[in-house]
Formats: sequence, C-alpha cells, structure tokens
Amino acid sequence: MAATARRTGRPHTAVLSRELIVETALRLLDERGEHGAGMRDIARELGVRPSALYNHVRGKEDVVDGIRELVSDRFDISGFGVLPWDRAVERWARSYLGSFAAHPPTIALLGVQPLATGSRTSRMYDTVCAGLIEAGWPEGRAMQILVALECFILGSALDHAAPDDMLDPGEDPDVPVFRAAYDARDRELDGRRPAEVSFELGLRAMLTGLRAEFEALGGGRDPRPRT
Amino acid sequence: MAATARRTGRPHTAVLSRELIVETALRLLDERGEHGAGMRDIARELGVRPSALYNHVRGKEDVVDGIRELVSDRFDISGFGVLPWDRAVERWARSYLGSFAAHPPTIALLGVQPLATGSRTSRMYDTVCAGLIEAGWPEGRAMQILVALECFILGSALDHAAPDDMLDPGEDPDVPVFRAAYDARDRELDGRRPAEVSFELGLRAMLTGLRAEFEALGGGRDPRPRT
DNA sequence: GTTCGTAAATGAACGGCGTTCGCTATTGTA
DNA sequence: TACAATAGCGAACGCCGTTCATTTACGAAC
Repeated sequence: MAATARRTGRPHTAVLSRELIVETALRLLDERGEHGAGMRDIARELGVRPSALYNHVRGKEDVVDGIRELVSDRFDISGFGVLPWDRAVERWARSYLGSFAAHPPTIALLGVQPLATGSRTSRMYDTVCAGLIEAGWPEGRAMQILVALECFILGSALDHAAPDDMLDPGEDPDVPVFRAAYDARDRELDGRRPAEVSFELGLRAMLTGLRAEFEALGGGRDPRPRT
Repeated sequence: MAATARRTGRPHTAVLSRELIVETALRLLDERGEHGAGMRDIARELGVRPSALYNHVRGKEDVVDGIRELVSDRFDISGFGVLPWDRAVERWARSYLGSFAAHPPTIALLGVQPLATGSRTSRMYDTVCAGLIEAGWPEGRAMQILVALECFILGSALDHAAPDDMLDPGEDPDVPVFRAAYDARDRELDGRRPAEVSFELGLRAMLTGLRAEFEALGGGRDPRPRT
C-alpha cells in the first residue's frame, strides 16, 4: 500500500473499514511476526495515521477479537452429524490446529484467551455438542469432551508456534536419558515436525480413551444424562 | 515494604537480589493480577528505583524466566521409577496443573512459551522419560508422550485461568443444544470448577488411550524402539 | 440549493511501559 | 591508602495504545 500524502479532513472515498483493518493486522502478523502488528504498523501499512483506526475499531483488543474470528471461522465442523462422532472430532481437531498453524504468530496472541464470547464461536460449539449428543453422549459429558479436546488442541498449537529444537538439551551431561529420547524421536520424524507427531499421538490417545468411555456408557444406547 | 527515602549512592547493606526480585514479582502477580508486576511495580514494592533492578536482572524477560523456574520447580516427579508409569504420569500431571493453578496470572505470562531452556526443566524431562522408558516404552515414544501430555496440561492451565462462565452463551437463541449441554454440565459439577472436570476427563482419556497403545506394543516386553 | 449534522481523516498530544546512561556513594581488595 | 567494582539514584529515551481538537467531505432536510 503506497502511503500517498493525504491532507487533513475526510477523504473523498473511505480508505478504512473494520474488515480491512483486521485483515491487514493478520497479514502483518504473518509477515512480520508477533510484534509486527501494532496500531502504528497497521496504520502505516494502510497509508493512514494511527488515530484514524479508532473510527472503525474500538481498540487493539477489538482488532485481536477480529483476528480470532477470522482464524476460528476456518474450523471444519462439517463432519458432525454426518460421520461417526470420533471421525468428526478428528477432522475438527485437525482443522482447528491447522488454522492456528497457518498463522503461527497468532497463537501467542490468541492462546491466552481460549475462546471468544462471540456468537460465531458459540455456534461452532453448538454443532460439536449436537454431533456428540446425537451420537449418544450424555449432554453434560459432551460439554466436558469439547473443553478437554480444546485444551489439548490449544496446547498443541502453542507447541507448534515454538521452534522445533526448543527442548533440545544441548550438551548438558546431566540428562542422558532425555538426550537419548530426544534423538530417538528425531530419528522417527520422517520429515514431520516434532509438534506434529506429538499432536497425532495425543489425539489418537484421547480418541481411544473416549471410545472406551463411550462403550462403557452403553455404546450409544439411552443418550440421556445420568442426573 | 516501606519505601523509606534513600539518598543517592550505594547503600550500606544491599537491598536487592535476583531471588528477591523474582519472588516479589510472583507475589505481586498473585496479589494484583496479570498486569500488576511491571518493573516499576516491583521496584516500588521493594522501595527502590526501577533502574536499580537492572543491577541484578537482565530485564523483564529474565524476571519471567525466574518466575517460570519458581513455578515449575513444584512439579511432582516423585512417582517415576516408583509407581507404575501411568500412576506416575497422573501424579505429575496433576501437580503440573496445580502449580499453575496456584498462581493463575502466571499462566498467561508463561503459557505462550511452553518450557524454558533451563537445565532444571531438562532434568525434569529426564526423570519423566526415564520412568517411561524403564516401564517399557520405546525411547522415541516416551518423548512424544511427554510433549503430548504437556500440551494438554498447558491448555488446561489456560482454561483454569479463564473465568468459569467464559463459554456461557447467554440468551443467544441460535445455540439451543450448546445451551442445554452447558447447563447439564453445570448440574454435574458438585462444587468443582468446570475446568477441573474437563481436565480430569481429558487426563483419564489420554491415560486410557496410552495404556491401550502400551499393551498393543507388547505390554512392556522388548522396550527397544522399532527403528 | 443552501444548511446542517455526521462521518472520517489529520496532527498533536498523554500516560505508561521497559530500558539506558551518567552520577554518586560505599564496599572489598591489593 | 589507593582503586576498581558494586549498587543505589535520577533523568532521560523510544515505543506503545489511546484521546481529543480540528478539518474536510458526504448525505439528508428544508
């Protein structure tokens, strides 16, 4: 965006909009990293003074909320009500993580606040819960599963945002077992990222555990909560 | 701490130390919340000017690192090598989450960087890996389990830091199923926090899944990696 | 067709943050 | 006793998000 000099006063054609601001912020975040999307950065990129942003956005927090919506709109909930519940969860979880992984710097920004109060987010939860309940999970349990999965996915997203060699103990002679385990895992990577294989392992384990619990519950018979 | 006026020049007895600064920062964080432990806050609490802190600490990031050590030193790894691996993991995971839960404001501060490069952290990893490998897990797999569990725990810690009613959809008529699931779970709480029951469910599921995988591996026989 | 309220930009501030640097007085050491 | 190192103070610096008065343009009402 060329920052053509604009004299004071309202311009002939509007230059800004909430949507444009949020999209620019996300792009800057991707291009320049975690600290690359300050209000001044966004303004400069749009050829505008920082104060102009506040005509379209309540503040920085509002921008972050917008980014969150942008990212979380890409979660794939299409499997619920169509596929078996565990397959639907799998698809949802992978797309959830993938949406964050596509914009690594957003994770640190959005991660501390697991989810927005936004109605769009609630609607996603509604679909997930409906899929689980329809499959035979008790209502309250569906809610717990949703949150537990989200915890794991969010933690994995943070792991994705970290450098691959973050845990490398280096030449510390005090941790030989860890050193060996670290190297052994590296040998099993096959080109995948460490965070990826751990996510797959964890997701597999959680789904296996949930399936076991599901069967113990009666395998889908009598789906009402045990109040 | 009384901020008795001190005139310029080196004082007779040193007032500061890295340890004191870090401990004060953690205390302020607990007392005043996430934004309560700025360099100026810490200095004022210690009856000192902000610049004096820099004689003992490299900067804010260094203080955060110190807090991380303080918190993560309380993780209970005493079960590894003593209890069965799954019981040891359980104890470790609960204490891991509990250490964060004891200082809620630290989670947002420490959460974005899953773990420090510090040697103390590596030593914890060493113990956990050793416990898993000794129990019969392949080396590389032990590493993956460690990370996957940490992802789940960290995500749960973030969940703990959020207000209990964060997901409450309010009176939004578009999400009836979610509303019902939310209320059903609330009825099952029995005084526990929502984040708590989801953590327990998730931990149980992961352990069940891991036990299944462990048995499929041969139940501890031939513990060498399958290179 | 003029008038007037509103919208949307500029530009100059404000307060708060982490941090640096020069100064000064005390301490430990040779 | 001389002297470098130490550990305070105090005054800045640059960055951040944000506010506010001002200026200009749009759009509807009379």
